[in-house]
Amino acid sequence: MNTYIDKINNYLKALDNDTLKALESISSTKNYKKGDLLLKQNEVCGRSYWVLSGIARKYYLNDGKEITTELYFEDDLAVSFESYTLQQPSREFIEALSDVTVSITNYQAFQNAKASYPKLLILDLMLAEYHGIWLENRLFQFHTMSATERYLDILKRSPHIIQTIPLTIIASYLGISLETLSRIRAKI
Amino acid sequence: MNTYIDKINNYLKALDNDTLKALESISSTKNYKKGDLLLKQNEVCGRSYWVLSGIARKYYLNDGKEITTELYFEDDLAVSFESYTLQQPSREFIEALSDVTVSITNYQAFQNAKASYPKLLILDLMLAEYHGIWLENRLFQFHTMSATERYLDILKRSPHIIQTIPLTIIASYLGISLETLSRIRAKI
DNA sequence: TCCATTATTTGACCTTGGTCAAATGTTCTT
DNA sequence: AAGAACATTTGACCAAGGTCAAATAATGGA
Repeated sequence: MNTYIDKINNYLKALDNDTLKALESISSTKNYKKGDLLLKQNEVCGRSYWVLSGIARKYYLNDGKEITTELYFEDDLAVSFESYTLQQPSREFIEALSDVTVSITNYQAFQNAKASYPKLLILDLMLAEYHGIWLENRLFQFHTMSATERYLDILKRSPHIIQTIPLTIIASYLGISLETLSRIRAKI
Repeated sequence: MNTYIDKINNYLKALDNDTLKALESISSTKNYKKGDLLLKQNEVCGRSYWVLSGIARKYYLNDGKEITTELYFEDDLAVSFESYTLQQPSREFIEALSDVTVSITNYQAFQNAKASYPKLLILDLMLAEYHGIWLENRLFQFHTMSATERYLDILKRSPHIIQTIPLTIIASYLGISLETLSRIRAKI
């Protein structure tokens, strides 16, 4: 299941020194505290966040309710994809669910670097492809699985999510109400 | 709404002659008849299909039922994304819904061409980004809109879909049963 | 044109999951 | 340790959409 992420990591490891240096030179490490917003709605997502430690999530508001669209753990890349890609205001927030440390890369600096270091362009493509595949699978799950099945799937595939994240957030990530999730948990 | 597609088209138009020639040299035109399968489940999606005329769709089977995941019209690029990207067996079919003419590009030939013509790499990235954005919006719709709202949205945004495609297919594309779609249509 | 086939509609009933409200548990402060 | 604030569970009821079955269109051949 992680094959493509592995491929990207291998690609990163195999990058030549110059390219890696260029990438490092436009990145910087930063800490956020639990509850901090790395990106707010209506801001343009002008940087990508590579999670070094901690947990974060992306969500939007739908008549007052927070709908979680993605959860980020170590080595995940947090970005509001449409906002980042088109450099237009984001409908999503990115929030630290614990204290987190991230490596931040500026969008424009990365665009510039891609021109000089073509391997970064390939990396960019790989990340976009990975995200597309991830999205297709998420869509597939919503089409083919019931709420219970989706919960069991996450429980099997990513138990750390269930253990570390409040149920309200998990419920919205699964696309169900908090009460329904609680009832699903009540029976096995 | 079409801004990114426009951007891609402009990019294509602005491609230098050498790159365009290279792209043409690895592409060929082909006709399919209504009902033909351009890609079958379990096949590796080894080529991309640029629709020149006609209509096609992508779908998979979920306990015997066909779930339509994408509809293709003129100037759309038909591809089973995960299968194409990872060159692994597809869970989806691609089917001609009318007689269609497509421009076919071989996966491996395109990969090779990207090495010689870096602008094709940028094109590849743009297509992946476009697909990702499209997927995010589709997911957003499923999360925030009722069946009726999704139908009205498609009716407003893409009336040609409603006019030309059988309701069974539209229903599965909207993620609802044929009967529910029929009832939605009954009341305005 | 007439039949066979396929599309669409309609009815009756059921299931999943949502909503509102209240009851418990937990945690973090001070 | 006592609250305040938040997290989770439970109950009662509701609504959207699904399923199964049958009735009507609509369409393409021979």
